[in-house]
Amino acid sequence: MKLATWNVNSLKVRLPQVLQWLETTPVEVLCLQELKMDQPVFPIDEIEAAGYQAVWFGQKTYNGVAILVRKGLLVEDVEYGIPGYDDEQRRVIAATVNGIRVIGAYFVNGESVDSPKYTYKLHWLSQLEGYVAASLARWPRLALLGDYNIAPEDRDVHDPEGWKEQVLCSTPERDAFKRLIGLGLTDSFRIFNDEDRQYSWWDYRAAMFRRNLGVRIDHILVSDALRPDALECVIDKVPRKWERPSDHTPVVLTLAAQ
DNA sequence: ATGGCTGTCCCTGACAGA
Repeated sequence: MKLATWNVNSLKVRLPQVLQWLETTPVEVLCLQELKMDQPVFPIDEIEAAGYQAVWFGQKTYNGVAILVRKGLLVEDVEYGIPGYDDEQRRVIAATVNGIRVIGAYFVNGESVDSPKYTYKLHWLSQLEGYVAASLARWPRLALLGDYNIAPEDRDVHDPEGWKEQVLCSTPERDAFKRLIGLGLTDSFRIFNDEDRQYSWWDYRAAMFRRNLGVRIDHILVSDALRPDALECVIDKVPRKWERPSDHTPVVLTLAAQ
């Protein structure tokens, strides 16, 4: 069973690429972020025609998340947003797929450490932490996938000195990431890959992708109960090379579990 | 190189992304 995450930066623009990618990489679960589309216009017909079911939490212009699941798999207990947290921004969706709790999240960017958006980011992270803790208690086999907008370590950044204590890399953000790990989660990519210069996002500008100057901010965390099933986690750079790409590229986790 | 690029909206420039 494969689980993947991809910030598509507009599903309207990227739908053909999502469908093309699924043809060659028919994952069982695909979490999407930054749909940038309102709830009613989600392209469910095209997605169903491609052999997938979906749940989504859309929003006009910004944010928006979805979980695509191959037809035939059991989808249960869908949650939209973080229960009890009245957040106007639609960033979280969760569902249980064949017994595995899948949380797809588009973490707050934060803009810069002196921005009100950064304050919101830290608050949002504390809300997410509580939600993940409660989810783990109910569903021990859990994966948290998404665009974290956090580079966990200096080796996840092309220019650690330039990014030092900047947004995505600041100590409070990295501490929040570590608190998620402390709940009993593991960064699945680092189980299998110890290399530096492994990125999931590259700025559109200044040929950053061609020069491999990026950051690793898209992650798949697996719970202690799920971790023994993890077989592989890879960053698929192929869609980033396509015409008119998202600035993020997919991350794919392979599980032994059905 | 403090700029560069991309997407959305009703707006042809501003905002947001990371």
